[in-house]
This record gives sequence, structure tokens and C-alpha cells, in this order.
Amino acid sequence: MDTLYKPQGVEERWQKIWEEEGLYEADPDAPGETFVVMHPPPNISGSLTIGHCLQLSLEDTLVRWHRMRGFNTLFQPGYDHAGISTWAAIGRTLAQEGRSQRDLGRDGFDAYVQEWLERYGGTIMSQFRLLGASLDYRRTRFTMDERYYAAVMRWFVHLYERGWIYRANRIVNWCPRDRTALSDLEVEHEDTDDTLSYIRYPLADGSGHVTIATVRPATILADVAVAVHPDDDRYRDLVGKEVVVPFVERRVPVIADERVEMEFGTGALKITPGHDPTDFEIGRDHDLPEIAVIGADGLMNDAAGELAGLTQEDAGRRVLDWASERGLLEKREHYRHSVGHCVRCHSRIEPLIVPQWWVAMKDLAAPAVAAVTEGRVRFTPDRFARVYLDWMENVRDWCISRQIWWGHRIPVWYCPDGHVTVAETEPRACTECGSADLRQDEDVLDTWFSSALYPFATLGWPEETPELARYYPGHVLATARDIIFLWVARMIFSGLELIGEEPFQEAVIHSYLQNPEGKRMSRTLGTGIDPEEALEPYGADATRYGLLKMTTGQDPRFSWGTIEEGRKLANKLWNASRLLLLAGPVEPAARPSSVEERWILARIEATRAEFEADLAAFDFAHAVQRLYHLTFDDFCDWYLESIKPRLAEEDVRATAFAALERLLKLLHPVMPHVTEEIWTNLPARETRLIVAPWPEPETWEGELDALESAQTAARIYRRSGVRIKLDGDSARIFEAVVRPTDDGGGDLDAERARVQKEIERAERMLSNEKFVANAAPEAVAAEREKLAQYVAERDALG
RNA sequence: GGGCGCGUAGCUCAGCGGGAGAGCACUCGCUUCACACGCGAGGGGUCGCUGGUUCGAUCCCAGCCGCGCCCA
Repeated sequence: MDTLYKPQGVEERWQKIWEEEGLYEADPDAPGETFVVMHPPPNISGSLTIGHCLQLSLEDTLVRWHRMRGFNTLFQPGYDHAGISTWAAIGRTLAQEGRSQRDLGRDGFDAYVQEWLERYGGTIMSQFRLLGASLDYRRTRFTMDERYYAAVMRWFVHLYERGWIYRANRIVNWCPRDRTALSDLEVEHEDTDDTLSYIRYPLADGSGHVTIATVRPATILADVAVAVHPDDDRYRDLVGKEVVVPFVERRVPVIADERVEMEFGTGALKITPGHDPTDFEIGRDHDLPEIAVIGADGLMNDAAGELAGLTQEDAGRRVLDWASERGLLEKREHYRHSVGHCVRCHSRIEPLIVPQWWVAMKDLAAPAVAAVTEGRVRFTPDRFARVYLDWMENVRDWCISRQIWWGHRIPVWYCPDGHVTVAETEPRACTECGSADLRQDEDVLDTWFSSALYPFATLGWPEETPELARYYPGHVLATARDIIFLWVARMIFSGLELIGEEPFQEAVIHSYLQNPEGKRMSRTLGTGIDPEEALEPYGADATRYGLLKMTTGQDPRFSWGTIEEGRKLANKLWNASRLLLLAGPVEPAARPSSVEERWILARIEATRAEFEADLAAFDFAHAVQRLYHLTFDDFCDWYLESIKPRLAEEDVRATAFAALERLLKLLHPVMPHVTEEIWTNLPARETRLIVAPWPEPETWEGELDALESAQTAARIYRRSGVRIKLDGDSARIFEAVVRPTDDGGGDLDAERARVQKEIERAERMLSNEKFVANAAPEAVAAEREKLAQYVAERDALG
């Protein structure tokens, strides 16, 4: 054994052995309470980020912990086709060759994407393995594989038959770059600098004008009304009159609607149902026409007449010029407001009225709200339950159709007569007229429509498989907060609707790593950290440890120092085991005969209980910190040092190996490789550590503080050279651990003064009558205890 | 516009009513027979600011200031 632990090679070897020996496999026929974690399937549009590794580390820690405790565990791997995301990524690659997705044709694109899939899918699975994630790789699923496709079709038809899927011509978020509709969740609002133009709309009867303010003058061409608030005294007399829309010189009514903000601009709002979501709603309620002057490409369309083909900016300038020439442009001012952008390509979202497929959310949402309010699904940290509920309680209908070629094609067919046939598999004839001339809807489904089924589609649903019976519902779902609505919420309502049970009990919302400079990690900006930058030099164990320490807070910065801490812990364990192995292997057996032996067993036991409590609360950072402290301070610095003089005794070594075994077991879920490597070197191995039984609770009462007097004496001696009087075990342990090199002496006065200060502080507090009267009894007792200890210390100093 | 989170040692972060902590970095001592990628010791902090509650506030409350995020 080398004096330095080198993870390279060791980790890869164990990863192969564990997988080849079938130790990652979930067996639905095996006994045991189940524990199921569905790992969120990464997008095949890219490789893993360090953030994925953080998520995987905490999941794998839970999975390995449960596996050792005898649970029948399923840790499910897979990857996601990631609709628009992959579509856009492929588009970027093709663009470099001067081509686009649509140049390939639908079939050509399918072929291209298959290659893409093999390349990225393979990379992702190999990165999972590199981290030591104990996923059941045999079960790897893809959200567009054949069986998964069948599940998605069933889901669509189910919702359709329920009457909750409908096609409607409504305003949607349109990305003019990718030329597809998006759901509300795929739009992000960004503060944008704009110019607010104040334009006069003359009254048709010539009695004056109304001034409106707009940031999008080009849309004036599609105006169908001017709206004011019903309580707005300034405009009360105008309601019911008509105004003339500039440029197009169309007469439109002035209407009253409560959705108008009186404070904005002049309080009069131009209504453009074709190009604004609020105006669309107002328009529908007032039966206004819907005019579209902007096309799918974001440019002015034919309805814009002489402005057709212009960009909105150019068209807007023409409109403003027109108004200005006629004295209708009152003023222009700077205006900063938030504008919707495509979450992927950052194009400015174009609200357009286009026919799309929708899911009515009302009936799906109600049970999903109840699941959380009734505590059947819990969030950690629990404040995210509120975030979830706020969204779910106010959820709007979900636009699920996308105008791209990558995804699950909508299972709807049209005959020449326009009849609609909805079926899970391709129908032979129109269900209404029997026509065999069927044309399938061109659109594909929102990628999240299929991801929503992940917790059961991966288990074989809609077939009644043994896996589905055994592993649904699952237990822990770990994810970052950015997909609470997109995915977590949708899994909950789909699971409730289709299976009748929520898909997991615990939604663990983990931290979102920032890069060391505090910036958001982004692959495209090059501000991210490639997992292999950590895995290669530090090893998976160190990386896992470090990442788990970074799970606190909301947006911790990635820090190499934390990974380094993990590497040191691995090395420390390695060398502690070397000490014992070099002293002479002997079968492990806890036969403690001294106070320090009982003490370490008690410390390990106490840490086991605390560690379990941390994991149960998903507090990974504190969990690993405990292990570090136990290993360095308790096990190495005190226990091993104190038994060194007696290492020749077989019982002492047997106990030490037994203690080491327990320590390795506690560390295994966090650092699986180094612990397994050491474990396999211990005498009398019968099983792999990965499936070794988790330590049972033990009782070592009254031993937790057994080393306190020796430790206090060590602190004083090391600081000042002053020896305090010790006897019996404490004296022996002090000698063994501290190995004092002189007879003491030292600065006795300084030590006395220090202790005296402490005594005075405690006495001062205890002489404060208000403290004694008002403080919690425990606080007062603790203070008395401290005083007693310092008095004892003073006496020991002599 | 509404909501959430965070400002603690040079850095990354714990602590969240009763003497300010860890790891890294820094300084000093030690080649000690597991580990010098080690061991031991030390320096370093008006706990963002201002008020309030309390016998006592880094911790609770209010208001500011600064960062980050979500929803509309």
C-alpha cells in the first residue's frame, strides 16, 4: 500500500466490479422494503455539468445508504429527448455547415438525430459511471424509446377522452427563431430598455383625441379598440365613442375594461388582440376582431399592406413618421420594462394567435394541490411547497404542441373532410367517415408532456409489469428549483391521474451551483465547470464529498477547496487503515478492554445516529462534515494515537479493525470507492462493502466524554507547556497521544490567568439575578456546569 | 408590480436567543516508528447598516443598503 491514496484506476476497477457482479441491480422479486429514486433524465443535447454531479451524488448517497440497510433499491437511469433544446442544439451544429434542420427534410432529420442520440446518450451514461452512481444501468430508458412512446400516446388519448385536451386558436408565446409555440414556462422575462411613444388617436367625430402610449408602434396596424378603466373619470365620456387608428385610419370603439391600468401611460390602452396576451383576453370578452400584422417569422405580414416584409422596428418607424407628420406624435420617452424572451435562444417572444393543442389544467391541478397540502408529498426545504402551491393553485391551461420535428408526434389524424381521429396507434380509417385518406397532425408534443410520465413509464406503464407493481410509487425526487413547475408538478398530477398515487414522497430541492466567481454556470458562456476537471485529478470520492458539502444554501459557489477536503479525507482513511494493516491483520471483533476503545465505539455510534438524522432530513453538508470530524479528530488523532503503544496486542487490533469497519460503513455512501478498496484489504471479508449491512444501533453509555480530561490537558500542554495532574487512564492516554517531551513548567501564570478569566465570566453571569430568574433553567444549569469545570481546571493547574 | 433567498475570518461556508466556528489560505514549531498531500500551536471578525424587543441579540422584529432568484 502506497502512502498516498491514488483514486485513479481504483475507482474504475470498483465501478466495473460492482456493475458486473450485479450489485446495482434492482430485482422486483427480491424481498425488502423498496426505496426508489428516479434520477432526472439529463438532456441528450449535451454532456453533464458539475451541477448534475451534485444531484447525482446526493441521490447515490441515499441509494447506497438504503441498499446497505437492506432496502430493495431501484435507482433508475435514463435520458431525455429534450425537444426544443435538442432541436436547437442540432440547429446550431447544422448552422456551422450552412444548413438548417428543415433543409434535411423530416426523414433526413430523423437519421441525423439518431447519430446525435448515440453520441450524447453514451457520454452521459459513462459520466454517470465515472461518479460511481449505482444506477441500474440495464434499465436505462430514453423518453422516446418505443415503450415510452406508447406510454405518451396513452396519456394523450386518456386526456383527450377525459375532455381535457383541446385544440384552440388562442394567443400563444411564439418563438420567431425556432418558429414554434412555447408554454408559459418556456418564456423568461428580462428587463429591456425601450422607448414609449405617446400617440394621439383622433376621435371619429372630430371632437378631439385620445393619447395612448405604446412600445410597439408597428402593432398599431392591428389595433381594434382603445380601452380605458371604467372608474377613470378622465375618459368616462369617451366610452362608446369611436377613434381613428393612425396610419390605417380605421374607426374603432373606445371600450371600458377593468384590466386597464390607469397609472400606466395616459391610462388609455390600445387594444391589439392579435399581438398581446392581455389585449387578446379583453378582445375576446368584448367580441373584438383579431387582426394579425406580424407573421411567424416575426416580420410584418401581408395584412400590413405597404409595410409587409419589414421588420417591426422599420415598420414602427414608418408608423411614427406618419404620426409625426400629422402632429399626432405627442412625445417619446425612455422606458424600461420586462419583456418575454425564449428561454433557450433568447429571441423576443412574439405573442401570436395560432391554433395549438392545450391541456385544461383545472381538474388535474386540484388533486395535485391536495397531495402537497395534505402532506403526501413533502418539499425540502419546505418553503418550496408554497412556491409549488402558488403555481398549481393558479395554473393556466398548458400549450402542448410544438412546431418542430423532434419529439412525440401528436396522435391526431385528419381526413379530407376535416374530421378528427385520435388514437394511440395509426388508424386505418377516419372514425367518422371511414376515409382511409388520413394525414397526421404535423406537430410534436412539449417535451415535458412526456417527462411527466417518467416515474411510471420507465417501469413499463401502461403495461402492468412487476416493476410497476413493485417500484411505484417511488420515494425521493431530487432536483434543482428551476424545474419545480416544468417537471415536479407535472409528474405529480400525471401520476395521480393515471395511477392514482403520487410518484414520490419527498421532493428535495437542492442548491444551484454558481461558478467560483459567483456567476451562473453556463456551457455556452464557458463559465461552467466540466465534471471531469474534478473527477480526473481528485477522484469521484473526493468530488462527491465536496459536492455534498456544497448542498447548503441556495446558490453556493463551487469551490475547489471543498473537493480537496474530500481528497484529504480519502487519504486519511487510507493511511489509518495502513497503520492497522501494517501492525498485523486479525479478524475484526469488538473486544474493547480500555476506555479509549469503548469511547471510539461510542463516538462512532453517536455519529451513526446523527448522520442518519442528517440524511433523513436531506442535510448532506452536515452529514459529511460529521464524517470528516469523526475520522480526523476522533478516530485518528485520539483513538489510533492512544492505542498505538498496544498495537501488538491481538485484542486491541481486533477491536480497531471492528471500529474501522464501522467507520468505513458510515463513509461508504459518500465515498464508495476508497472505502470498498480498504474494506477488501481487511481480513476475513465475506461480502462487498456496497452490500454489507449498515451498523446496527449499539449502546456505549457514558463513554462519549471519557477522554475529556486527557483532551483538556493536551490542549493546555500543547498551548503553554504546562502539565496538569492526571491519573489512571487519562494519564496513560495523555502520554500516548501527546508524547510530552519535557517535564512541563511552561507559562503556568498565563494558564492560571486564562482560567481565572473564564471563572470570573461565569460567576458574573450567575450573579446576575435577572439572568438566573429569567433565563431558561437549562441555560443556567449549563453555566453552572461550565463554572464547575473551570474551577476543576484551576485546581488541576495547582 | 408580487414573492423568495442571501450578506459572518483573506476565500468557501457552518452557527440562528446565553462565552464568534470549520476547511482552505497565512505565521511559527516538529522528519515523531499510518499519513510532511502529515502533526501541533498561533494570528485574523464593530457577524451589511440603523433602530426596537430582551436580564442578554450574529440569532427575533421593523426600516434601510447591497447581491441573487422566481412569478406576473
